[in-house]
Amino acid sequence: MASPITKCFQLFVPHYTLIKTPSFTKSNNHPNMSPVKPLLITAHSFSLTNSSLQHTTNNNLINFNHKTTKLRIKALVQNIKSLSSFKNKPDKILQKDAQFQIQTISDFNHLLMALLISKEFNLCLIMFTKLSSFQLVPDCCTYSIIIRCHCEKNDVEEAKGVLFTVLENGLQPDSATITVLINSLCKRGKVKKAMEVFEFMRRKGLKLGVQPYNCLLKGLSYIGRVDEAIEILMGMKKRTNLDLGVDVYSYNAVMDGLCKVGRSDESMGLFNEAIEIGLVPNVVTFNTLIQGYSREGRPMECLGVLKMMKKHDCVPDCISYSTVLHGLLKWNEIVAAFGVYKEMVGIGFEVDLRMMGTLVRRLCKRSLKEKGLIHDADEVFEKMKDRGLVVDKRTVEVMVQAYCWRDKFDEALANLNDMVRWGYSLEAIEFEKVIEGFCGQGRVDDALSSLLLLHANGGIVDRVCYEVLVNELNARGRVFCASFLFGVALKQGVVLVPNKEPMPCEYYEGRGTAS
DNA sequence: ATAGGGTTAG
Repeated sequence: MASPITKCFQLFVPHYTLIKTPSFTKSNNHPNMSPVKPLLITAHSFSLTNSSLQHTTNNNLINFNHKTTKLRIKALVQNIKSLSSFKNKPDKILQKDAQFQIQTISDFNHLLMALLISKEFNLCLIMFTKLSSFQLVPDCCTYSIIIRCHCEKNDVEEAKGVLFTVLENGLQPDSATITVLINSLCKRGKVKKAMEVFEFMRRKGLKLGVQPYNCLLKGLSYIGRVDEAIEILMGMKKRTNLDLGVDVYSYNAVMDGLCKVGRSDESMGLFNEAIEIGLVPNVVTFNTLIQGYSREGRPMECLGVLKMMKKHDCVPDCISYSTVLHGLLKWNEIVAAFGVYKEMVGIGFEVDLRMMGTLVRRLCKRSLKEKGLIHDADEVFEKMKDRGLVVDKRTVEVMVQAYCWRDKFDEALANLNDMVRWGYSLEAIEFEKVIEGFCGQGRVDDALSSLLLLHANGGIVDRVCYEVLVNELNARGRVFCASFLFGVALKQGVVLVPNKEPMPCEYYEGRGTAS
C-alpha cells in the first residue's frame, strides 16, 4: 500500500552507469530507477548491515562494503544530523525522528549543501546526477552549490563549465551564483580568469552586484596589485548613484591589501574616505587597521585604533584585542600589553595561552628593572595554571627563576614538581640557587629533597649543589646524612672538597668507646 | 517569502 520509498543507499546502487561529470540536462531517462518521492533518509537507511547493501558490491562508484566508504557514510549521517546548527534552517528539513524528507528542490539543495559542508564533494556531485529521479528540476541555487562544489575541488574549469551550461539552458545565473565562482577564482589568485568571467557576463549583458566586485578587490589585493584595486574601488565609488556602489566590504578588502604591504597610513586614509561617504565601519574594518599597524611595528597606534572603535560605537571583539596584544608583545611594549590583557580578562575573553606565556616571561625579565611587575607576572601565571592542564616549559622555568630571585623557594619547588609531573627535563633550572636558598633559610631538608628531585629525574647534580648541601649538613652536625651525600657524589664521579671532611670513622669510633 | 554569495588574527 505504501509506495516503495527510495532510501538513500539505493541512490548509489548502480542501476545504470553513472555519468562521469554531472550533466545538466533535465532528462528523466533513467528507466531502471523508478522516481519515487519522497526520499527518506533515516538512520536505518544507513545501517551498514542492511542486506540491501549487498547489491552494491559490483563495480560501481561507491562500494558500501569498503571500509572507508562506510566511515564516510557514517560521518555523512552525522553531518546531516548536525545540520541543526546550520543557519537556523534545521526545523524545515529535520523532522522529529531524524528523518530527512526530500520533496522540493529546496530540500534537495539542503542535502547538497550538507554534503558540501561535510566536504563530500564527490557524493554531492553524484547526488546531483540523481536529481531527475526525484522529478526535480535544478534551479539557480542548485547550480551555485554545484559550482561551489567544483571550486572546492579546485576544478575551476568544471565550475565555469557549469556556469556556461546554466546560460545555455536559458537560466539567468544571478549574482550569488557568479559570486561563488569569482570568489573561488580570486581566493586562488586567479584574478585573470575572474576578470574573464566579468567580461563574459558583461558581454551577456548581465549586471553584477557589488559582491563579485568585492571578491575581485580582494583577489587583486591578495596578489599584491593593490593599486589596481584602489583604481577599481574609486570607479565603484563614482557609480554610487547607479546600481553598483561600494559598501564597507569593498573598503575592507582594499584597506587590508594596503595594510598587508605596509601602507597602513594609506589604509587609514581610505578609512576616513569611507566615513566621509557615509559608510559605517565594522569590527573587521578596525581589526584590519590594527593588524596593519601591528605588522608595521607601530603597536601603540593599535591602542589608538581600539580607542577609535569605542568612539565609533563599534565593540572590539576577541580578534581586536588578540591582535593588539600580539602586536604589543611582538614589539615589546610589555606594560601596555599587560593593560590590554587585563582588559580582555575583565571582559571575559580567553587569551591565547602562548601569548600569556610570553607575557609572563617578559614581565619577569622586565621586573629586574621594575620590581612591581613581578606581581603582574604572578597574576598571569596563576591564570595560566587555572586554564590549561600544562604550562609550557620555558614559562615555568622563568617563573621558577623569578621565585628564586624573590626567595620564594616553596613556590619554586612546587613548580619544579609540576615540571616533573608534566615530563619536562630540569636541565635548565639553576638548582644551586634553590638549594642555596633553602639552606640560607635553614631548611636543609627542603634543600635535600630538591636535590633528590633533580637526581631522581635524571638531572645532573653539579658539584656546587653537593658542596653547599654537604657543608650545610656538616655544619648542623648531621654527619651521617652528609657522608651519605658525599658517597652519592662520589658515585657520580664528583669528588667533593668540603670545608670539613665528613668523618664517619670518627663518628663510629666515638660511639664505640662510649658503649 | 526563500535556499545559494563577500571581510579581519595566530
